Amino acid sequence: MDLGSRLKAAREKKGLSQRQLARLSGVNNGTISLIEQNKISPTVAILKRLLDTVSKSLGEFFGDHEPGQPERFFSAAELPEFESGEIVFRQVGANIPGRKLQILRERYLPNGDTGKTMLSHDGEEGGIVLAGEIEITVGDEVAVLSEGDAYYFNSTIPHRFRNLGNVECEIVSACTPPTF
Amino acid sequence: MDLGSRLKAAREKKGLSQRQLARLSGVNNGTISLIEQNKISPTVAILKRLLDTVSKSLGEFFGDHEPGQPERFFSAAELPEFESGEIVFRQVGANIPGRKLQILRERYLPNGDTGKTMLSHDGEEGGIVLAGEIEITVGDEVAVLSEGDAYYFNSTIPHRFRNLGNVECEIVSACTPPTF
DNA sequence: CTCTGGCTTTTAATTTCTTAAACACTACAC
DNA sequence: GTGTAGTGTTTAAGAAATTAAAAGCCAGAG
Repeated sequence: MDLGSRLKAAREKKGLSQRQLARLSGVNNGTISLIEQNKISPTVAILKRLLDTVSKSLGEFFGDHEPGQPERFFSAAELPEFESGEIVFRQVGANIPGRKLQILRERYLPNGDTGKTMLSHDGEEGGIVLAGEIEITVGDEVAVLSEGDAYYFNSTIPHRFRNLGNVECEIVSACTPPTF
Repeated sequence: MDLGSRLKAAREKKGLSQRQLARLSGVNNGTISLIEQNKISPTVAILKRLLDTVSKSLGEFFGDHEPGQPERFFSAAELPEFESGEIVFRQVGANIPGRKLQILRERYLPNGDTGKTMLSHDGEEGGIVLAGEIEITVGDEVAVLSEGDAYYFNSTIPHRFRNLGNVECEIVSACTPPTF
């Protein structure tokens, strides 16, 4: 997985030598050398001390590496349309492997409902209402949003979307990481 | 940093016991126990084997930062409107600390342009065109998208948005992590 | 009650990483 | 040439993580 080169890149980006990084982080310079050569696998504790002093989080450090090069444009017809009960949606970049973002254009028909059992999953999500009205329940909060309104919440909190009106409701939503 | 609880959560989410995870990953079950109790700091190599078998990347694992509890609804009037040249946009949840997602509703007036110097930053972004037409340049690819079309690309690749038409173009976009 | 089978935790032995110091190399000053 | 200061690499001793096996615990079956 070449963790060594990544650490080296991070270190050099900060303009530090192995010894300077060693002094600042309190980690031995020999250890840094061995890690950069992929001769040993550092402890998470050690790696954290190193990344702290080059001001990178573990998340960034490991997140950067799974880049893939998703890069694409999609015509409207290319966006596959899914249907689930009274909800119809199109997903952007559904087949991009390793993507971090899920973007949906959703249409809730009258009575469209994500279901009585609340949804709950890792990550965060948000969106904007483009037309119609939608009732959103998040935890113990309930709100009815209309055109132009927006929401943003932690997806681990149980949530539910319901179209109580008699006109279609359209939403563009995004969440990270993708749920499907 | 409570790496232990996070591993435990990931394991239980997969419905595995310590022993099952041990067998599948090839890591000793005692080690798993000690890690979950934060009694030792695992080697990155070991942690990777564990996360691989619960289908989590190191990036996701460390990226799932402190939960924070962003949870809010925003009325249309509450979304602050920014302006930058011929581009006007509203951001969802601009003031939520530590959020991972940036969602924008953007309006490009005729000649609206992100500028001659291409943009480039960490992360990924995508969006859907709601009205009008927009020219998007990503790396050496150029495309003109109309209503209903969409895009998704790695934000590290230099990119530019331009409204060449004479009608306003409206887009909802999302990117992770936020750029401002 | 007792046994079985599942779980997590703990212990001793082994392996591995981490440290400190020495090594080798380059560049610059005097 | 020689000394000094910088770089990254390598080595033996010590510290810490990993392993394998044993010890507890709890729930259910007989």
